[in-house]
Amino acid sequence: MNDAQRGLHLPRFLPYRLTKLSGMVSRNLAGHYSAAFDLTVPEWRIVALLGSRPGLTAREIAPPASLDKVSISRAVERLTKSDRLEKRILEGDRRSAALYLTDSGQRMLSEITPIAQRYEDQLLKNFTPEEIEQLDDFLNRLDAKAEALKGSL
Amino acid sequence: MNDAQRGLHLPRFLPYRLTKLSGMVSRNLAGHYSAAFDLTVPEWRIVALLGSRPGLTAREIAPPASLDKVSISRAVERLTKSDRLEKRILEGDRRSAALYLTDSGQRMLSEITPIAQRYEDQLLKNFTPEEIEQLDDFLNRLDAKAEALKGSL
DNA sequence: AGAAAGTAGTTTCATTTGAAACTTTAATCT
DNA sequence: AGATTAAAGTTTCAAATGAAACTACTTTCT
Repeated sequence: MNDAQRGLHLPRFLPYRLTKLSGMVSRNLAGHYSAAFDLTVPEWRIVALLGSRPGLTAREIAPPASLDKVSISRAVERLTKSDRLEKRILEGDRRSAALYLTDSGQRMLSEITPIAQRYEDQLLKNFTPEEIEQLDDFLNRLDAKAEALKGSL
Repeated sequence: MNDAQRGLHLPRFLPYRLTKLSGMVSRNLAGHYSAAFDLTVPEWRIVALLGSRPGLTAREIAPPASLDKVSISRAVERLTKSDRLEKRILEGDRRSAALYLTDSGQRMLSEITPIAQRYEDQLLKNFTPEEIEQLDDFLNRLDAKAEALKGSL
């Protein structure tokens, strides 16, 4: 009896494993910051991005954060209301606004960053530097391949 | 200026990369079966599991499918209504039921399995067997570590 | 210039999700 | 046995999500 007849072995099926792992990791990490800072995942990504690339607009944030414009709009609204983030309407195009962390946002980021780093470090604690490099390469290749397979229905 | 002050580099942050990858892969794969068979992810997992382990109860499905009982209840209801799955109340305990694929469910599984396999194969097309083994090991270790870190808030 | 088409971001609405409460049956305690 | 506690699934309710419609502004076309 082959796989097609018996069904496939779920616990070894790559998409299942990736979903399960990413879910655990996200919930874990969220447990570290969402309670303490009241941040959602999209909000955290936006803050992290603006930390290294201040002044991005909502549209520019979408690709590097892998977020759609609805999520961004909502996240930005909450972050603005909680005074983590400031919007500056662009002179050249009044539809969009450059986004900047406020001092409070900066402070929050510098508190969360080490927590996030520490969590990542713990995940990779028993990986050698060579293995980390290897993993990095694997993830890049899988990402590129998944991207390439997008259209092929 | 260190990472904590500048923020961390999102595109290289492991949790972000895992979420992004798993999201792409899931959407991709769902595109291959959800349209054709009207299956959600929980439904697909349950069908796949029952293919190799017929007669499981809802409770027994939860851990190996990484699903909560609410998702299972809803998925089972839909699968039963669409005649993919049959519930047999347990003699010994009338609260729960053993679940079995119907002939129609079996047929569906044997149609989807090769599609899922093919997608996984394509993802891993340019991985050597050694690399696949390596990746397998990495995922196991990350999974175990993430599991272990669950409590440590 | 004025009309038509396009873009940035927001809002609406319908669906998905999950935690908590609930129902039914089973096991344990007195 | 009768009462209490626990377990399997289901239902309810509120929050999260995302596609589609919408608003405000900008660019392109004639």
